[in-house]
Amino acid sequence: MRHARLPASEEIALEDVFHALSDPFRLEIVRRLATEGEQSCQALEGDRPKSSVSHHFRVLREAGLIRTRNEGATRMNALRRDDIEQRFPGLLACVAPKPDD
Amino acid sequence: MRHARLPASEEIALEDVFHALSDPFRLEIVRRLATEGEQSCQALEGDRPKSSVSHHFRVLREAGLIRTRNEGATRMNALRRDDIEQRFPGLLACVAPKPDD
DNA sequence: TCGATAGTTCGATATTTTTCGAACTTTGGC
DNA sequence: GCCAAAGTTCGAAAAATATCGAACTATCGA
Repeated sequence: MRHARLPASEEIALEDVFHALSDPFRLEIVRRLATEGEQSCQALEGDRPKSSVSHHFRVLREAGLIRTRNEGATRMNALRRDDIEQRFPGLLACVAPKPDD
Repeated sequence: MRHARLPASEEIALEDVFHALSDPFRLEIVRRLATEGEQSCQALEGDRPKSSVSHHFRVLREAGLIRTRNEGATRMNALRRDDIEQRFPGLLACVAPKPDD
């Protein structure tokens, strides 16, 4: 499996972040990762086909919002909270509550 | 997105704001309104035709980011700083410095 | 090794946005 | 009243995104 492209923290572009978050499904994914922590793609797919879900996770990944790691046959997605906070302080707070809020 | 209406502060939708800000030209408009205050459309058009500029101002207006008032034959656009801050505290700080920063 | 599970990639189509010119509206000045 | 300036609206064409099925890859367990 090829390595998904992951921008470094300082490469994260605000336009890309905004575009990624302008879709309701993607915004919801980010919120759930924020409140519930790491999740598989499957755990967050609604009734969409896998290819659509995969597409949206890719947009989030390439925008720099999430990181994906393999865990056996499944891929776990996590919000890049610290990287985003460092690059755009306060942005995540507008979008997603912290788990302990 | 419909006709040139101005959403009330509490009607501003995060998705719409993100979409509006995901375009580089619109992001630049918002930044300039933030730093330089109220501006006419003309003052911020690059070398684009008027209809394109008008379109982008409309997207910003309908998303709730700017307010437009007539001043003679020209229309002055202002960032709805307080409304946005009230609805999504901290968001504008990620995007646009305050004039006195 | 076979089958099932979890995702990715590809290709085609559908939908949404963007772009631009032309016609139109409104306002101010002469 | 007429003209120019500043925007808006409309319509069509171009570009970007989203959607979905099908084929593919990788991992785990029996």
